[in-house]
Amino acid sequence: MADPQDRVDKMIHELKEHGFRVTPQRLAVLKILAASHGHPSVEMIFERIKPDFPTTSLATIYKTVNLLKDLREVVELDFSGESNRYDGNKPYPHPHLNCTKCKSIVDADVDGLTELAQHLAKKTGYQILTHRLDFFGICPRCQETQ
Amino acid sequence: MADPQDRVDKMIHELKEHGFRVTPQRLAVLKILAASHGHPSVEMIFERIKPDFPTTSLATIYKTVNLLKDLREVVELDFSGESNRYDGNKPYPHPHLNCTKCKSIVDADVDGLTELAQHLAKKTGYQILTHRLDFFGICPRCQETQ
DNA sequence: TTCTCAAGAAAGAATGATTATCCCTTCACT
DNA sequence: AGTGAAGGGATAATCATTCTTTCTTGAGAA
Repeated sequence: MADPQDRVDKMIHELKEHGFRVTPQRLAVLKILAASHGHPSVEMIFERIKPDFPTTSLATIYKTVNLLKDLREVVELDFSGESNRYDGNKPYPHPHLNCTKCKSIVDADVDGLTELAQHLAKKTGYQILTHRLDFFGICPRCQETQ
Repeated sequence: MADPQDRVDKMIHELKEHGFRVTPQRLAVLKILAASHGHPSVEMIFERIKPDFPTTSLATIYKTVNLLKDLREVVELDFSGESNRYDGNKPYPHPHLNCTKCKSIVDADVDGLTELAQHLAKKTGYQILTHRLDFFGICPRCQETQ
């Protein structure tokens, strides 16, 4: 896990670099994303911001998250039928373990993916820009509690 | 690529096995899924069925596809923001190459994924049920035509 | 310090894929 | 032929996300 403070600083830098303001709402959002406890959804970020900024609207969170995604400071994990989840701590593709019961998402430790992508690119002629590897199952905690 | 006719037969068998009827509409849908040219979306299946069954509704396609998914005869590739895509030819998890321009999806040739999943399961305590590996980029054809 | 204006935020409407509901039709079995 | 459950058609409902409009704010100019 990268140091959340470093990530916050990097994100602030990128925003300023591209002429975007660092508003209190944005700062609150990117702090949560930089720590990325459990890969939050927009809704989760919204809930955690409410106490500090009760007037912030969901649309603002969406816009901020998408802005950071465009700046490549946040990775989006999209799931149709459920809310998308976001990772601002490791803003590059990496594998995840998804619990289908409690909906938790944790990083999985697998390497060689980048090399594999390069190999595939060479073999198929595709210009590969990103990838995604997800495992779905039941986490140990959910197995205990049935 | 599995023989489409074999897949059709298998799907018909599974439907009957579980007490579901094989209606003309269902047969039309599963024939398309068994061949799975380009991993069609529900909308694409709908368009291809229209000429033969002009009165079929989208809802029927959705219901049939989900029924086959529940029977594990079809794999769903879901994309938030876009339509889900389906593969009834290889109804087990396998990697895909996705072109972000023309939205085509082709099978990628990568193996060792199942073993990797088993290894991860042992290491993390997760009960891994399925997985998904996608590469996103530009296909050779789209690179040519800019 | 005030003024000005573009960027940002808030609120709610709009979008679009998917699912649910309702009702009619069809088929398997008497 | 009669009956009851499963399937199909049409449309409404849902829900995450995006768009639109209007209001607010803040940085730099005067």
